[in-house]
Amino acid sequence: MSNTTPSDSVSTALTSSAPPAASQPAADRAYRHVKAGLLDGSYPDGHLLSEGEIAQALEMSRTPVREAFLHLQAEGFLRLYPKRGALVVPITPAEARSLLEARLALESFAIDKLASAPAEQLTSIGTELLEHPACDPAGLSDAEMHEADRAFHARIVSAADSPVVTDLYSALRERQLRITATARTHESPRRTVVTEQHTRLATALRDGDTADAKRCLHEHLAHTMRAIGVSGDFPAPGQ
Amino acid sequence: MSNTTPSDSVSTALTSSAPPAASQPAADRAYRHVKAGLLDGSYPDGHLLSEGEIAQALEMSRTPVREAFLHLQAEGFLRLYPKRGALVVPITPAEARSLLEARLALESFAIDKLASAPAEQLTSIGTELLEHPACDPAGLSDAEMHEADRAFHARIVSAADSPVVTDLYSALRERQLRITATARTHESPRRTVVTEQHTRLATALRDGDTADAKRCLHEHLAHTMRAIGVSGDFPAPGQ
DNA sequence: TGTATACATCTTAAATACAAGTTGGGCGGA
DNA sequence: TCCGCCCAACTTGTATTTAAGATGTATACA
Repeated sequence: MSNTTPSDSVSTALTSSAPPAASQPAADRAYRHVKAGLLDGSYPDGHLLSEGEIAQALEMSRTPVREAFLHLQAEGFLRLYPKRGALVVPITPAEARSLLEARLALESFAIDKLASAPAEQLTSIGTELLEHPACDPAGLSDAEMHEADRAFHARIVSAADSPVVTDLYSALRERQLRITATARTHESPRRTVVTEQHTRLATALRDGDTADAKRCLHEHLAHTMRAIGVSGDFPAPGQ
Repeated sequence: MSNTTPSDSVSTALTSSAPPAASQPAADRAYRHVKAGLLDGSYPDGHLLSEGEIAQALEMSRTPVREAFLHLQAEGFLRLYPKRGALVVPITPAEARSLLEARLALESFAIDKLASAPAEQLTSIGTELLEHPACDPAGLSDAEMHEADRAFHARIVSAADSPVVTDLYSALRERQLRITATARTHESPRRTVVTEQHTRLATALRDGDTADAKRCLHEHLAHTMRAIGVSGDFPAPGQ
């Protein structure tokens, strides 16, 4: 877990180093390059990529590329086959569904934990979320709305103040990017529905009705599931 | 996530032959060696280990050791500091607690999902669990009891048939090994309590009372938390 | 005595080189 | 035409080498 981007930009700003670029570690560049390709669809499902191929494109040796592959495998994006290559993990409907189920598990837990927090904390979080762009996305581009949605849900989880859960959750959201990138959940007219669901969820939290918040969350994720064309139902909220 | 042992053949035409694995890959040996040392306490919290050190001990080059370090970092065991070394992540009480919270989140979800399954499936799982060694540990060594406990809980999660959740969960259990290795939760007289809790949980599942199963689970994990000396309470079960 | 600086010695980062396994296509024979 | 074999071209796995950053210590100086 820990950080997906181990490169904290500590050193860059102050010292105007002579070489203008290339200060980034090569392993990092490789990681971001491949991941970007994964997310924007340059490397489609089932594609087999090789270390040498990427190394050549980025003009570096295979060593940092291998490092990046390992990282991406750990995150569930790639599957490495010895002496064969790195398979871009195909996203099956079952996997997409399972991913959303995992999100439901973690976000529900976060709400449960918040339920036993002082009432004023719930109010505070709820109020904060009501002012979040994900509840009032006027003027946001699709990409911005996408990011707002991510931040909205991440905030709920982080409010539970459980580092391990937060780590697991952020890894999940990254994986989901590959799915939602093609689902266009955040373009109108879907956007109206999503925004309303966010608002209802935040309101329930503010008012301390965590059971209702969990119902809203369940409905929200079920809606997402339908939007990306996955059939079947979620497990009922644990209540 | 995916699997720690990439030897499993999951899908597609890639799998084909099962490699006879004449000699274990060096990277694998390095991974297991370091992990074993981590779990049995050879490398204590906060210890800083280096690639060269391990490579020399195992008589291999640093390359596979680096690979193992990366893997262990992804699992949360190590934290890599550039040009410094690999820090054995210290387990704070807060982290231990968070780990158990994450387990609670995922196992509770599994039970929720089972709740919407056909009744006979619940009965089947419950009956299977009642016959599990974790409910009748006579003649088991401490280590075997430890493993039985792991398998018992893993079975609950896997029954939910949600691959992503299962993956997340198995990663968590591995991390918890480092904690419980020193907690001796499975030695008598703790063992009697733990066994009873397992039995009650399995019985509740068999009888289709998932709400009660979740209560048992909550109590069980809270007991573990106390056993390893972590204070504070869990969030109430979501009900 | 206290502080700053130079250096010796750690460490990892990345490039390169070499070894070994897998695949698929071409070729020959039935 | 079809089947089996062999080889060439990929691929990754591991080792070795080179470079560069970080640290701690010893020493010079105030």
